[in-house]
Parts: sequence; structure tokens; C-alpha cells
Amino acid sequence: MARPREFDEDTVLRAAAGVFRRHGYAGASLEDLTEATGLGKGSLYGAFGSKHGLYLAALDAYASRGATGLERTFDASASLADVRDYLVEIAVASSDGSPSCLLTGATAERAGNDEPVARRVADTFAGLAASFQVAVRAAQERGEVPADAAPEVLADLLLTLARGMEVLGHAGVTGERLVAAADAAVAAIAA
Amino acid sequence: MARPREFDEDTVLRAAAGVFRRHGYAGASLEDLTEATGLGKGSLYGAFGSKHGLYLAALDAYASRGATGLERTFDASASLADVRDYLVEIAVASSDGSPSCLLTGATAERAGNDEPVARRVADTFAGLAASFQVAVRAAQERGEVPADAAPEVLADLLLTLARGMEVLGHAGVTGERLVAAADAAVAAIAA
DNA sequence: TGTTATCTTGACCGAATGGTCCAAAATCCC
DNA sequence: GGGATTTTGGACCATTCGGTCAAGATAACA
Repeated sequence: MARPREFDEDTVLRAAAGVFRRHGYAGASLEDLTEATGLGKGSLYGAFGSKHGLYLAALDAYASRGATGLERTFDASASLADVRDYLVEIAVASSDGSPSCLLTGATAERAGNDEPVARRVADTFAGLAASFQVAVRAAQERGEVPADAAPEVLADLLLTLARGMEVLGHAGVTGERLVAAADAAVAAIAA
Repeated sequence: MARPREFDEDTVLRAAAGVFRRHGYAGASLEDLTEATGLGKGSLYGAFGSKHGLYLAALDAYASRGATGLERTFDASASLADVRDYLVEIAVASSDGSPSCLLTGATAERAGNDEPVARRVADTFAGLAASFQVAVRAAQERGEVPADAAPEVLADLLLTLARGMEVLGHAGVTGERLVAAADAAVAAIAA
């Protein structure tokens, strides 16, 4: 009953995430957010309670659609080539001038002082690590990765690599260099 | 001639860097900065011109004393064990609750919109890559790393790993896991 | 059509922000 | 000791900040 919302929540959260990615949490003003989302302050506050609430909602939505804007999650049919492709996508997406990953920004800027944010980034990275682990086990099944390697360790290694590429790409390292590094890593764990 | 400064610039920049690491650029208020540095606004502005000028100066000082607070730079006598030790130090420093690296924060929050910051982080990471490359070449000389591997690629790989550990450590991944991942990577490139 | 309930818009608010300025203080050089 | 010169500390300023609120708009239900 009553007047229905005129906006699509997911679209709004995407727009808000874009602002937070470009300016960080503290650097994003309410005006930036109302402009990008097309909502007035009242609507924003009615729906999310506060700037912080909006940030958390944007973070949740961002995490739920896959960290770097990449939808990929690995399943038991994954091969080492799939892992490589995923890393290449991150390398490209991180060095093409687009704003940096919301998760990285949240970790650097807020995780230390903001428990709800810390919990979310921890959970999201745990999920990514689990996904990588599925891929590593699948690659071991296929004989692409030595069977005696610890899959949880290799998964952490791949996740570390992915996040490092994200930072370096935004710091000016070229996509080619990142891809070469990723290839070297994939080749090394296949040995 | 004239009244001498009462503060040590390096000490002030260290304190400012601490504030920026904890709160980011936009999230750090002038009050935070005057409190942490012990200087009044007049002194801060007289010496650095603006909040942004102070940030750049803090970034320069931070970079010049070695990225993560670690002084290490590799020379031709470096071994693979030295590289491993360095990575372990980063893993520990990133997962012990201390605020995140100023470079990572600067990259995520400002590099995309702030050319002077972008230039500085790019230069700093280039320097770190060069240092890693020296270490890789030295390890190749020692026969610890295959001679046919491309040292610039392995250097990028190690740098990527280091930055990734930094992010993940602050996101809640334990030091033990990061060390295990680093060990796996070092073992893999030694193969 | 009237009631009820929600949503939207934007004017408005107190507080905090980055930045300016100046009088007092401190040192050097004569 | 007396300029000259620079630093210091904090009062002060205009602006912007995140957030509130009231009045109108819109729809469901009776």
C-alpha cells in the first residue's frame, strides 16, 4: 500500500558504488551521491538511513555481484586456463583507467576503524578464497596442478595475486606487465 | 636569520602519514593533523601550503623511507631467502592491526583523480619493482632461480604478491596464511 | 472518492571543514 | 640592545558537510 518507490535499488547501489569507488567513503559527498543516483536526500535517507548505511548497502551489493565487477565464480569444472583468464580480466580491468575496486578502497580506508565494513570485506575475501580453492582442486583433479600441493595455500596465493594486480594496475603498472606476472605465476604453480 | 622552526619536519611528516594511513586523505581533518603533529594550523600551512601539500610531502617522505615502513632495498648480494624474509615482514606488518600502507590508500583513494599523487605512487612502485629485479637477478646468479626466467616478470610477480598481501592482511587474512602463500610463491619460482 | 500510507523534493539546520590572518614570540645580525 | 625576519598559536571566516523535516505527490484499498 501507499506510494511505491520510483527507483530500482540495485541501480541506485551501483551508482553509489561508482561514486565511492572514485572518491572513497569520506571523499564522497551527499551531493555527489544524490547527483549520481538521481535520488533526493530524503529518498536516500528513507531507504538507507545514513551515508554509512548506503555505503554498507553498496558494499553488499558490490560483493554479491562479484568483487571487481567480474561475475565469475569457479566450480568443479574449472581448469587452470579459467583461472588464468580470470586473472587476465582483473589485470585489464585494473589498468584501463576505471576507478579502483570498492573492496580495496573499503579495506584501505575503513576496515581498520569500521567494524561493519571490516566484517564485510573479510567475508567477501573469504568467499573469493573459497572460490579459488574450488578451482585449484579442480585443476588438481585434471592433473594440471601437482596433487601434493595444498589447495588452500595456492588459493590464497592466487587471491593475493589478484588483489595485488588490482592495486598495481591503478598505480600505473600496465596491463601487459600484470598479465605477464600472472602467466608466470600460473606457470609456476602448474610445474 | 629570524625565528627558527621548532619542529622536525620528518617527525611531523611521520605523524601526518599516520593520520592519513588511519583515515585516508579526505577522512583526515585538519584537527586530526594538528593534534597528531603538535603543530598549529599556521605552522602547518606555512610549511606545507595546504592539506594537499602536506599529503604530498608525507607521501614523499613515506616512499623515501621504504614503502611499508620497511627500510629494505635489495642489492646484488640478495638471496631468495632475503626476498622471502621481506615478504614475511610485509605479511606480519599487514596483519597485526596497524593501519594500512599509505601507498595503497593513496592509490585507491586518490590516484585516479589526483595527478601528483598518481605520479608519486607510480614512481614508488617502479622503484620497488626495480629493487625486486635486483634481488631476482642476484638469486639467478646464485643459481636459486632458473637463469632463463625473465627477471622483470618475476620482479613484478613478487611486487604484486607483496601488495596483495598488504590488502588481504588488512582485510582480515591471518599472517600465517599470507606467509604460507608467500612461501609457496617463493618455492614455485625457485623450481 | 476519501482514507491511509508511503515516497519524493528541497528548504533548512547546526556542526565541522579547510583555510586565512595577525599579534606575539623567537632568533640572527648589526 | 634594536631592527629585520620568520615562526607560532589561535581567533576567525566562508563554505560545505551530513542530516532533518514538512508539505505535496502517488498509489492501494475501501
